[in-house]
Amino acid sequence: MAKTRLQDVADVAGVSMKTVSNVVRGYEHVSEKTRLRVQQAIDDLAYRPNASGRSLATGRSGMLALVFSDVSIPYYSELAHLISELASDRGYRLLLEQTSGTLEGERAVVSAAEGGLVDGVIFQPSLLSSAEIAQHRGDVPFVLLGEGPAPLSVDHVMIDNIAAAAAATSHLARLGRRRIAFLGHELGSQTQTSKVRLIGYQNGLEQAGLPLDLSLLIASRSVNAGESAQAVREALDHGLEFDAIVCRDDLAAFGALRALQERGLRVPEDVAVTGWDDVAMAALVHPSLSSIRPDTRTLATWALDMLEERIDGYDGIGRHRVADFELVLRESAPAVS
Amino acid sequence: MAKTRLQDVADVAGVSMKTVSNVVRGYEHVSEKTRLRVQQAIDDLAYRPNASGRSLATGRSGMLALVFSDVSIPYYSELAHLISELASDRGYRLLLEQTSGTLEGERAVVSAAEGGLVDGVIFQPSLLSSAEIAQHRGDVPFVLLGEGPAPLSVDHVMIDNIAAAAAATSHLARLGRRRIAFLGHELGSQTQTSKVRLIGYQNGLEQAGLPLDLSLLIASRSVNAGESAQAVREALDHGLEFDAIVCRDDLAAFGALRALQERGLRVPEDVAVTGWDDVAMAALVHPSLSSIRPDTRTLATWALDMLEERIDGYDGIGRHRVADFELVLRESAPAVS
DNA sequence: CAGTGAATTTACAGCGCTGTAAATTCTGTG
DNA sequence: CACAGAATTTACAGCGCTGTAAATTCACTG
Repeated sequence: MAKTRLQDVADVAGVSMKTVSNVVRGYEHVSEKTRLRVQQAIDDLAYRPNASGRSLATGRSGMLALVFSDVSIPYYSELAHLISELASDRGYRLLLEQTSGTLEGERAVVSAAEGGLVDGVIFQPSLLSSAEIAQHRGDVPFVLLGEGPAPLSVDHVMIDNIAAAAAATSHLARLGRRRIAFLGHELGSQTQTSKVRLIGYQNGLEQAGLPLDLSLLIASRSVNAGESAQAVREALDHGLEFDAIVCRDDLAAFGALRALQERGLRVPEDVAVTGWDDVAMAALVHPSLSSIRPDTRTLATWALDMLEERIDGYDGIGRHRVADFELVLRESAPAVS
Repeated sequence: MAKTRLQDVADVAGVSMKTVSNVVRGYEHVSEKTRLRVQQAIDDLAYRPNASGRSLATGRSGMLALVFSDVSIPYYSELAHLISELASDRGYRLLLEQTSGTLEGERAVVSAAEGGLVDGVIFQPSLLSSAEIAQHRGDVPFVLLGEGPAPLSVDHVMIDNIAAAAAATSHLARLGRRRIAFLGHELGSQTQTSKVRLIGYQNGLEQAGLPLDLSLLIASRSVNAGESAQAVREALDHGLEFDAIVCRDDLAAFGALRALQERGLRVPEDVAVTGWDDVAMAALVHPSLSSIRPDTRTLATWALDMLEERIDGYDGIGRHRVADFELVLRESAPAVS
């Protein structure tokens, strides 16, 4: 049995193809009588509209691409969950694209080999430079997420990373910590994320009147929990002394907690720790993790708003919006008593 | 500037549309000379093939849907990561669909409103019954993942949940534990997942010659870490005594670890714990979590194999394949010494 | 019941691409 | 250099749908 098409339904219902199309899409100016008859035919034939045909005719696919390095990273998976839901509310489906955090992967996305597949792209770059992103042939509506470089021509949403890192750092200072380490940036060249968070950390130290001690910057061979844990172990074994750690992200913080516990250090008594992203696990580990919570719902909503505006034809300069964050205090770096 | 189409390239290169199409798709019988000329034109015009046009003509979209309740659940996000990569290797993109773990959500997927969008579906149902899945109009190739009901007409891959739960349970028994609890199944009606794992737990007790004590079944108001932690707290506060817990999944186990630590119980000395799924965090928490590790790579590979076979026309009965699992031993329930 | 404007329905022409089968060009041979 | 057979290229139709504009029907009014 061949697939039923619009024409088949039209034949059965005794109307034109276009009328069936109108019924399917809920066009309002269809008489009740014909609507019923057509609907009957649709049900009888179990008609399912063909997505490709529709998008070819309308020029829209109803799909958005969400691009980042790796969904298995908790922050991204939680972001994907949220954006998928919000997009779904607006009638869009979500195509997932992973770049593996490689330059080639990100380039591939930006130079989008196929057109017409998605109506828009939400992209959180890890490595790509502002310049390269700007070169992006402006065919597909595009929104950037995150702290990375922000070319003028492209819409961009973020939180104030510098302020957030400073907030975490000065909170630790207010807890009386004097040797506050930073954990989890790359060993070699820094991602934009690490850069801005390090700047904020430095600002926080300044505000608290603490000196910047470069030996307190604990880099990690790669940005993940395992390597971060290893980096902390090595730092401790080399005799580095600190009483607090500002972590680049929650994964680094989980690694830090693990390493500290292995070495018999108590959190927060001996070392206080803050994370970043406030992923679900942050509240579940023991001790629970204080963390910077970006207002992801607002970020996602703005991103979708901007994308829809571009899809609807807006073609002006890039908009940049900054969402709120909050330092959520839990056991690993509690409120000042 | 209107988007460049195949015809535009053809005009510039002075060949037919079909030849351009052949070049774009790497068809082998194209002379080197024309290929070069066409490629030049493609580059000059920055031509990008239109996905909708192509899929309309070929009847294939090059996309697969991956469907489960919620990407933000670590097991699913890790699965999505893996499947996305494997699918990408085979030239497919991945469409993410979340059902929120609701019956309506799952029904919506099975009765797929739109045709032609994806070439196949990988579906991990949480609630849907075998009967309902079987009713699925067999238009789109379909593979089921997980321990759920498995209608004969549909392909299905899984691990042996009963054996795995039994393995975890008897490992705890071998550690000398005598009051082994089960944590994390639903309070009311059980999902298939909980059912089979409970059966395996029971088998494991039997093998070890331990009695089944219903009071050791610690249900959770909802299947997540927070509620699981709460359930364990309440159980402890009501004086329930146990020296080991088999958890329905890693999230429940994280909840359990948290609750036990809050109440001052040592893991594994006082209570040994096993999880299920071996998500990345299992190795990072303190103490690290022993967990059932399903061979997800094999699961995913088989699922894609079967899907591709169906896409290529196979129309026989459903195949059912069972992949391996492994009980990974870590601190929370170490190897027998 | 003709006449009017509004509501409903229709015919038609593509959207951009590829499969088919036929046309053309090329290659090597005698 | 003619010719068969292979290699390359092309014309054409149509995948399933919707936008447009025109055609038809409807509901009232006078």
